[in-house]
Amino acid sequence: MPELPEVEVTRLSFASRIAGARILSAQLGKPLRWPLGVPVMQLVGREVQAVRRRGKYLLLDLDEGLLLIHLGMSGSLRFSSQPPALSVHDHFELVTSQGTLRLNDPRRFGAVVFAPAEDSAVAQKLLGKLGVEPLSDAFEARTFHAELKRHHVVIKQVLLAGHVVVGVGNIYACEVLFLAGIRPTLRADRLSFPRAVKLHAAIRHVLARAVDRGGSTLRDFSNASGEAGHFQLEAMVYGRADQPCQICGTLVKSIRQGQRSTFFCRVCQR
DNA sequence: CACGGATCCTGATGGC
DNA sequence: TGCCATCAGGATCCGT
Repeated sequence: MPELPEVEVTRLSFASRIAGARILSAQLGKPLRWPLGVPVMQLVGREVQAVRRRGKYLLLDLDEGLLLIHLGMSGSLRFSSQPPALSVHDHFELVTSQGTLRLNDPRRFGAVVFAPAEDSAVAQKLLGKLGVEPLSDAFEARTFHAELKRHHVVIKQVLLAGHVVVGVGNIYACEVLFLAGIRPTLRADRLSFPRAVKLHAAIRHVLARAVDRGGSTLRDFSNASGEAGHFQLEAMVYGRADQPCQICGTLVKSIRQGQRSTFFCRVCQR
């Protein structure tokens, strides 16, 4: 479910509230994607110092080591001082001196992994091949264009893979390509420099706007305070198959690319 | 190495 | 109403 904006919105909704908290207990429910990742007993007594984000991962910095949390397709976090009873899909819980953090994930594609340090093998296996952060200064148009030249696959797949730039999932890949006027089926290495510049700007614009709107809530996403997002209401193409393009009126087309749905306007996107 | 496809899991939805 | 097929925000793994 969650792409970069949803993960960032989640982070912003509890980072300052959990900072400085002491972990009182930790508990795992049904196995997640990497079930061996958490030595639960080692977490007790640790202090949560900060919450960072890298791509779609949340990084909880502890006084010793860090916890990597991925929300997969259906995961969401909740941080509250008075947590309700555990529900069937709560699969990880951290009780701290400042509140209880819970991961709810029906499909269990998410993950919670403990790593001794960010540069440890455990952490680098997950973070090592991630591309540049799109909202950072390190994301630069000329480098982006050069990177695209090296990939001989369709542009949408390159965005989704996250090796060039992180955080763009299925919704935002569709939206970003629409805003840039680029066909999702165009090969990445065929993009001219001016078009790469447009795409670069579109990625930054759409993701920043989505964070601002609290992310997209398609079904059940909410931030750690339980608030839903609103960006889905601004979607130009995602989920709008056979509806008129907001710009030209042509019916939005839906195709399959690598087992995922792609939505685009065949007039506005070339 | 690069690529396409299957795969993990549960729930919602739509057709018959 | 029930049953079955399809689809869903992600990312890894496996065969070619």
